[in-house]
Amino acid sequence: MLADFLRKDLRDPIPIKEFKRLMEGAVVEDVLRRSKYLLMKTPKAYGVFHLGMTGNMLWLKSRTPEIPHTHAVFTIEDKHGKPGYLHFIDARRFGRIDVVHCSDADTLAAHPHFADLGPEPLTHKDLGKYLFERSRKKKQPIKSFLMDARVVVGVGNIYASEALFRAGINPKRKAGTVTQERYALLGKAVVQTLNKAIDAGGTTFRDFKNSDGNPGYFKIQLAVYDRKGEPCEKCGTLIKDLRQSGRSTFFCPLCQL
DNA sequence: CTTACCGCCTGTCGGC
DNA sequence: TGCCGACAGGCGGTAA
Repeated sequence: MLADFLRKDLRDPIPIKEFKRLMEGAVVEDVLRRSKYLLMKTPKAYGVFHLGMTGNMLWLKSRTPEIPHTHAVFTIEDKHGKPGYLHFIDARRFGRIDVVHCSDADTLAAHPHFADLGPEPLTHKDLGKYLFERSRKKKQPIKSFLMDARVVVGVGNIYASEALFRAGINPKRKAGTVTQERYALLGKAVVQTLNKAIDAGGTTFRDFKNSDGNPGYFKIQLAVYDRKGEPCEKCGTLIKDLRQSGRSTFFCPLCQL
Protein backbone atom coordinates (compact mmCIF):
# COMPACT_ATOMS: atom_id res chain seq x y z
CA MET A 1 0.00 0.00 0.00
CA LEU A 2 0.93 3.62 -0.49
CA ALA A 3 -0.27 6.44 1.71
CA ASP A 4 -0.82 10.04 0.62
CA PHE A 5 -1.73 12.51 3.30
CA LEU A 6 -3.33 15.79 2.34
CA ARG A 7 -3.37 17.09 5.87
CA LYS A 8 -1.13 16.72 8.91
CA ASP A 9 -3.79 16.43 11.56
CA LEU A 10 -7.33 15.36 12.18
CA ARG A 11 -8.42 15.45 15.79
CA ASP A 12 -4.78 14.70 16.61
CA PRO A 13 -1.61 14.96 14.57
CA ILE A 14 -1.23 12.08 12.12
CA PRO A 15 2.09 10.21 12.58
CA ILE A 16 2.75 10.48 8.88
CA LYS A 17 6.40 9.40 8.87
CA GLU A 18 5.77 6.41 11.11
CA PHE A 19 2.68 5.43 9.17
CA LYS A 20 4.57 5.48 5.90
CA ARG A 21 7.57 3.67 7.37
CA LEU A 22 5.50 0.81 8.68
CA MET A 23 2.68 0.58 6.17
CA GLU A 24 3.99 1.56 2.76
CA GLY A 25 5.00 -1.37 0.61
CA ALA A 26 3.46 -3.78 3.07
CA VAL A 27 0.78 -6.33 2.30
CA VAL A 28 -2.58 -5.66 3.90
CA GLU A 29 -3.31 -9.01 5.47
CA ASP A 30 -6.57 -8.30 7.20
CA VAL A 31 -9.11 -5.66 8.03
CA LEU A 32 -10.59 -5.75 11.52
CA ARG A 33 -12.63 -3.66 13.89
CA ARG A 34 -12.33 -3.03 17.61
CA SER A 35 -14.79 -0.68 19.23
CA LYS A 36 -15.22 2.08 16.68
CA TYR A 37 -11.69 1.73 15.38
CA LEU A 38 -11.02 0.24 11.98
CA LEU A 39 -7.80 -1.76 11.86
CA MET A 40 -5.70 -2.53 8.80
CA LYS A 41 -3.23 -5.29 9.55
CA THR A 42 0.15 -5.55 7.88
CA PRO A 43 3.05 -7.81 8.97
CA LYS A 44 4.67 -5.22 11.24
CA ALA A 45 1.86 -2.90 12.21
CA TYR A 46 -1.79 -2.03 12.36
CA GLY A 47 -3.14 1.03 10.64
CA VAL A 48 -5.72 2.52 12.98
CA PHE A 49 -8.64 4.57 11.69
CA HIS A 50 -11.48 6.27 13.50
CA LEU A 51 -14.26 8.00 11.62
CA GLY A 52 -15.40 10.28 14.42
CA MET A 53 -18.97 11.12 13.57
CA THR A 54 -18.76 12.44 10.01
CA GLY A 55 -15.94 10.31 8.65
CA ASN A 56 -16.06 8.12 5.57
CA MET A 57 -13.70 5.66 3.99
CA LEU A 58 -14.63 5.30 0.35
CA TRP A 59 -13.22 2.85 -2.15
CA LEU A 60 -12.94 4.95 -5.31
CA LYS A 61 -11.62 4.44 -8.80
CA SER A 62 -9.47 7.53 -8.89
CA ARG A 63 -6.50 8.48 -6.78
CA THR A 64 -7.33 12.14 -7.20
CA PRO A 65 -9.29 13.55 -4.26
CA GLU A 66 -12.61 14.75 -5.59
CA ILE A 67 -14.73 14.88 -2.48
CA PRO A 68 -14.33 17.85 -0.12
CA HIS A 69 -12.48 17.12 3.12
CA THR A 70 -10.50 14.22 1.71
CA HIS A 71 -7.54 13.99 4.11
CA ALA A 72 -5.74 10.85 2.97
CA VAL A 73 -5.72 8.49 -0.01
CA PHE A 74 -4.41 4.94 0.30
CA THR A 75 -3.43 3.11 -2.86
CA ILE A 76 -3.84 -0.62 -2.45
CA GLU A 77 -3.28 -3.21 -5.16
CA ASP A 78 -5.28 -6.39 -5.45
CA LYS A 79 -3.56 -9.75 -5.94
CA HIS A 80 -3.30 -9.08 -9.68
CA GLY A 81 -1.55 -5.77 -9.08
CA LYS A 82 -4.52 -3.64 -10.01
CA PRO A 83 -4.70 -0.57 -7.78
CA GLY A 84 -7.71 0.71 -5.91
CA TYR A 85 -7.94 3.89 -3.91
CA LEU A 86 -9.24 4.16 -0.38
CA HIS A 87 -10.14 7.76 0.43
CA PHE A 88 -10.36 8.97 4.01
CA ILE A 89 -12.88 11.80 4.19
CA ASP A 90 -13.98 13.62 7.32
CA ALA A 91 -15.58 17.05 7.26
CA ARG A 92 -15.45 17.69 10.98
CA ARG A 93 -12.09 16.05 11.49
CA PHE A 94 -13.20 14.28 14.65
CA GLY A 95 -11.63 11.18 13.20
CA ARG A 96 -8.20 9.71 13.71
CA ILE A 97 -5.46 8.01 11.75
CA ASP A 98 -2.73 6.28 13.69
CA VAL A 99 -0.36 3.37 13.38
CA VAL A 100 0.69 0.86 16.01
CA HIS A 101 3.94 -0.98 15.56
CA CYS A 102 3.15 -4.59 16.46
CA SER A 103 2.50 -7.82 14.69
CA ASP A 104 -0.34 -9.42 16.58
CA ALA A 105 -3.73 -8.61 18.00
CA ASP A 106 -2.71 -9.30 21.60
CA THR A 107 -0.01 -6.65 21.54
CA LEU A 108 -2.37 -4.27 19.84
CA ALA A 109 -4.91 -4.82 22.61
CA ALA A 110 -2.35 -3.62 25.16
CA HIS A 111 -1.85 -0.33 23.34
CA PRO A 112 -3.26 2.75 25.14
CA HIS A 113 -5.92 3.18 22.45
CA PHE A 114 -7.41 -0.17 23.34
CA ALA A 115 -6.19 -1.22 26.78
CA ASP A 116 -9.09 0.26 28.73
CA LEU A 117 -11.89 -0.62 26.34
CA GLY A 118 -14.78 -2.72 27.54
CA PRO A 119 -16.14 -5.75 25.68
CA GLU A 120 -17.84 -5.82 22.30
CA PRO A 121 -21.59 -5.88 22.92
CA LEU A 122 -22.50 -8.01 19.89
CA THR A 123 -20.28 -10.94 20.82
CA HIS A 124 -20.61 -10.87 24.59
CA LYS A 125 -22.07 -14.03 26.08
CA ASP A 126 -24.30 -12.32 28.63
CA LEU A 127 -24.19 -8.56 28.28
CA GLY A 128 -27.04 -7.95 30.72
CA LYS A 129 -25.40 -9.88 33.53
CA TYR A 130 -22.06 -8.22 32.83
CA LEU A 131 -23.58 -4.73 32.89
CA PHE A 132 -25.40 -5.52 36.11
CA GLU A 133 -22.19 -6.63 37.80
CA ARG A 134 -20.16 -3.69 36.50
CA SER A 135 -22.80 -1.21 37.64
CA ARG A 136 -22.96 -2.12 41.33
CA LYS A 137 -22.20 0.90 43.54
CA LYS A 138 -22.16 3.19 40.50
CA LYS A 139 -23.90 6.46 41.23
CA GLN A 140 -23.78 7.97 37.78
CA PRO A 141 -26.90 7.99 35.56
CA ILE A 142 -27.34 4.72 33.71
CA LYS A 143 -27.16 6.49 30.37
CA SER A 144 -23.67 7.85 31.12
CA PHE A 145 -22.67 4.42 32.39
CA LEU A 146 -23.88 2.78 29.20
CA MET A 147 -21.96 5.23 27.03
CA ASP A 148 -18.70 4.69 28.90
CA ALA A 149 -16.42 2.78 26.51
CA ARG A 150 -14.55 1.33 29.49
CA VAL A 151 -17.78 -0.44 30.40
CA VAL A 152 -18.92 -1.49 26.94
CA VAL A 153 -17.93 -0.15 23.53
CA GLY A 154 -20.09 0.86 20.63
CA VAL A 155 -23.02 2.48 22.40
CA GLY A 156 -23.03 6.11 21.34
CA ASN A 157 -25.41 8.86 22.28
CA ILE A 158 -28.23 7.92 19.93
CA TYR A 159 -28.18 4.20 20.63
CA ALA A 160 -27.96 4.77 24.39
CA SER A 161 -31.29 6.61 24.33
CA GLU A 162 -32.82 4.00 22.06
CA ALA A 163 -31.64 1.02 24.09
CA LEU A 164 -32.86 2.51 27.36
CA PHE A 165 -36.26 3.10 25.79
CA ARG A 166 -36.41 -0.51 24.60
CA ALA A 167 -35.52 -1.71 28.07
CA GLY A 168 -37.95 0.65 29.81
CA ILE A 169 -35.29 2.29 31.96
CA ASN A 170 -35.27 5.99 32.81
CA PRO A 171 -31.93 7.47 31.69
CA LYS A 172 -31.62 9.39 34.96
CA ARG A 173 -31.65 6.27 37.13
CA LYS A 174 -28.44 5.66 39.03
CA ALA A 175 -26.69 2.76 37.33
CA GLY A 176 -26.17 0.98 40.64
CA THR A 177 -29.84 0.98 41.58
CA VAL A 178 -31.17 -0.73 38.48
CA THR A 179 -32.15 -4.36 39.04
CA GLN A 180 -30.57 -7.42 37.47
CA GLU A 181 -33.85 -8.09 35.67
CA ARG A 182 -33.77 -4.66 34.07
CA TYR A 183 -30.14 -5.12 33.09
CA ALA A 184 -31.07 -8.39 31.40
CA LEU A 185 -33.55 -6.44 29.29
CA LEU A 186 -31.00 -3.72 28.67
CA GLY A 187 -28.37 -6.17 27.48
CA LYS A 188 -30.82 -7.53 24.91
CA ALA A 189 -31.95 -4.03 24.01
CA VAL A 190 -28.41 -2.88 23.25
CA VAL A 191 -27.83 -5.86 20.96
CA GLN A 192 -31.18 -5.41 19.22
CA THR A 193 -30.65 -1.68 18.78
CA LEU A 194 -27.19 -2.09 17.29
CA ASN A 195 -28.19 -4.96 15.02
CA LYS A 196 -31.20 -3.05 13.77
CA ALA A 197 -29.00 -0.08 12.96
CA ILE A 198 -26.47 -2.28 11.19
CA ASP A 199 -29.21 -3.95 9.16
CA ALA A 200 -30.48 -0.54 8.12
CA GLY A 201 -27.02 0.49 6.99
CA GLY A 202 -26.35 2.86 9.85
CA THR A 203 -28.07 5.87 11.29
CA THR A 204 -27.80 9.10 9.41
CA PHE A 205 -29.26 12.52 9.47
CA ARG A 206 -27.97 14.06 6.32
CA ASP A 207 -24.55 13.29 4.89
CA PHE A 208 -24.06 9.55 5.13
CA LYS A 209 -22.35 7.71 2.31
CA ASN A 210 -21.79 4.02 1.68
CA SER A 211 -18.31 2.64 1.31
CA ASP A 212 -18.85 2.57 -2.47
CA GLY A 213 -19.57 6.28 -2.46
CA ASN A 214 -23.30 6.19 -2.99
CA PRO A 215 -25.28 8.56 -0.85
CA GLY A 216 -27.02 6.30 1.60
CA TYR A 217 -29.73 8.35 3.18
CA PHE A 218 -30.86 5.43 5.26
CA LYS A 219 -32.46 6.55 8.41
CA ILE A 220 -33.34 3.89 10.86
CA GLN A 221 -36.52 4.08 12.80
CA LEU A 222 -35.61 5.87 15.99
CA ALA A 223 -38.15 5.49 18.76
CA VAL A 224 -37.15 8.44 20.94
CA TYR A 225 -33.97 10.13 19.71
CA ASP A 226 -34.63 13.59 18.23
CA ARG A 227 -38.36 13.09 18.82
CA LYS A 228 -38.95 15.62 21.57
CA GLY A 229 -42.64 16.47 21.78
CA GLU A 230 -43.72 13.57 19.57
CA PRO A 231 -45.97 10.82 20.96
CA CYS A 232 -44.30 7.68 22.29
CA GLU A 233 -44.91 4.77 19.93
CA LYS A 234 -45.93 2.54 22.84
CA CYS A 235 -48.11 4.76 25.03
CA GLY A 236 -48.62 8.07 23.25
CA THR A 237 -47.05 10.15 26.01
CA LEU A 238 -44.97 13.00 24.60
CA ILE A 239 -41.24 12.30 24.38
CA LYS A 240 -39.09 14.45 26.65
CA ASP A 241 -35.48 15.51 26.38
CA LEU A 242 -32.78 16.45 28.86
CA ARG A 243 -29.04 16.96 28.95
CA GLN A 244 -26.70 14.51 30.67
CA SER A 245 -22.95 14.98 30.73
CA GLY A 246 -23.33 17.53 27.99
CA ARG A 247 -25.25 15.16 25.75
CA SER A 248 -28.87 15.25 24.67
CA THR A 249 -31.04 12.41 25.93
CA PHE A 250 -34.56 11.55 24.80
CA PHE A 251 -36.98 9.33 26.67
CA CYS A 252 -40.60 8.49 27.36
CA PRO A 253 -41.48 9.61 30.90
CA LEU A 254 -44.20 6.96 31.19
CA CYS A 255 -42.55 3.89 29.63
CA GLN A 256 -39.14 4.48 31.24
CA LEU A 257 -39.18 4.34 35.01
C1' DC B 1 -11.18 7.05 42.92
C1' DT B 2 -15.47 8.70 40.47
C1' DT B 3 -18.06 11.77 37.76
C1' DA B 4 -18.84 16.12 35.04
C1' DC B 5 -17.73 18.96 31.54
C1' DC B 6 -14.87 21.27 27.90
C1' DG B 7 -12.88 21.49 23.38
C1' DC B 8 -12.01 19.99 18.99
C1' DC B 9 -14.53 20.99 13.89
C1' DT B 10 -17.81 22.24 10.27
C1' DG B 11 -22.42 21.83 8.14
C1' DT B 12 -27.07 22.72 9.10
C1' DC B 13 -30.89 24.97 10.88
C1' DG B 14 -33.79 28.28 13.52
C1' DG B 15 -34.64 32.89 14.62
C1' DC B 16 -34.44 37.65 13.76
C1' DT C 1 -33.55 37.15 1.85
C1' DG C 2 -29.31 36.99 4.59
C1' DC C 3 -26.73 36.58 8.53
C1' DC C 4 -25.29 34.63 12.81
C1' DG C 5 -25.34 31.94 16.82
C1' DA C 6 -26.45 27.43 18.64
C1' DC C 7 -26.04 22.78 18.13
C1' DA C 8 -24.74 17.96 16.86
C1' DG C 9 -21.38 13.91 17.83
C1' DG C 10 -16.81 10.64 19.96
C1' DC C 11 -13.70 10.83 23.18
C1' DG C 12 -9.36 12.43 25.43
C1' DG C 13 -7.99 15.65 28.77
C1' DT C 14 -8.74 18.07 32.85
C1' DA C 15 -11.07 19.70 36.90
C1' DA C 16 -13.77 19.09 40.89
